[in-house]
Amino acid sequence: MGDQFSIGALAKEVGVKVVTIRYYEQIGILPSPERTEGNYRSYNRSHAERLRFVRRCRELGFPLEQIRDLLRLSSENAETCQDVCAIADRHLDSVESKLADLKRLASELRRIRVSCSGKRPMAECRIIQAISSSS
Amino acid sequence: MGDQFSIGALAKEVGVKVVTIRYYEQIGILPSPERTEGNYRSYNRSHAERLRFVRRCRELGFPLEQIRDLLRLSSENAETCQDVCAIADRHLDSVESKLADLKRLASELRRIRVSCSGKRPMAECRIIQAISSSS
DNA sequence: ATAAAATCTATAGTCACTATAGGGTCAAGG
DNA sequence: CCTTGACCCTATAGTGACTATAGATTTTAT
Repeated sequence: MGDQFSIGALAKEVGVKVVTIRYYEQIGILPSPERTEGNYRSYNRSHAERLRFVRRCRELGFPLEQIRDLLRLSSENAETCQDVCAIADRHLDSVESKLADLKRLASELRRIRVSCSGKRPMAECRIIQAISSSS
Repeated sequence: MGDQFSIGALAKEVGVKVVTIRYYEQIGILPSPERTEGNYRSYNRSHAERLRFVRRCRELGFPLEQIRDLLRLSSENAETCQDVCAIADRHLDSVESKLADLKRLASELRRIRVSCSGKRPMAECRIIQAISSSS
């Protein structure tokens, strides 16, 4: 692999699917790369870096809109990084809130699940009863 | 409210939005109710019960496909409720797995977040650095 | 009688992809 | 030179569970 590579090579190197890379280009997360004579996309190391950043953000659960902002901010050389931290705060809040919801949900589901053996006749199934009667 | 009521009344009573009720009817989760002379949907208590069951399942995070199965099973009077329990098991597994993922994610985000004060120049932002350098 | 609220249908948008169809390009082997 | 297969291209539709919008009709309240 030289200093220009195909979409497949980029995908493999960064660990993002080919279709996803095209999708990111379409919605403006990644810039349109140059094309070869045969109209193939041709990428370089800076594309790979940017895509790696995006992939990492996605692994951290950032929505693409926030990733767009992070990309912009990180290239702007501002005096402080408070805007970046604000985005991280916002995302962390949303994750903590989802986590709390999911914990409640899991514990309620566990409670309901253990209440039934699976060997009752349907009319006595504790799971169905729990769903039917609560709140 | 007598023994027949409008979609708005049903929505209010059960706590599900009007548009959602129509959507559930469209995809076959709820049966098509009778219509009034003016073509308005007319519901009764059995519709309300079924909808409450669906709402409760949704609160518990069951996907609509599984809710479809739960509705069918619960009306079939089978000898055992093992199929119901199997669905609950499957859903609980998926919730536990999401919960584990989200816990990992939250702790990584917290770690990254506290590493930066928000007062550094952008080039030194620990958050950007963390995203850029890891894995 | 009229105005406001509720209802109707149909269609498009959300998020972040994934899948499909129907092609074009390129490197290797026979 | 030809073909096979891997790779690439575009455009469009589908996913889940709704939400939003537009435009028409019906009912309810004043």
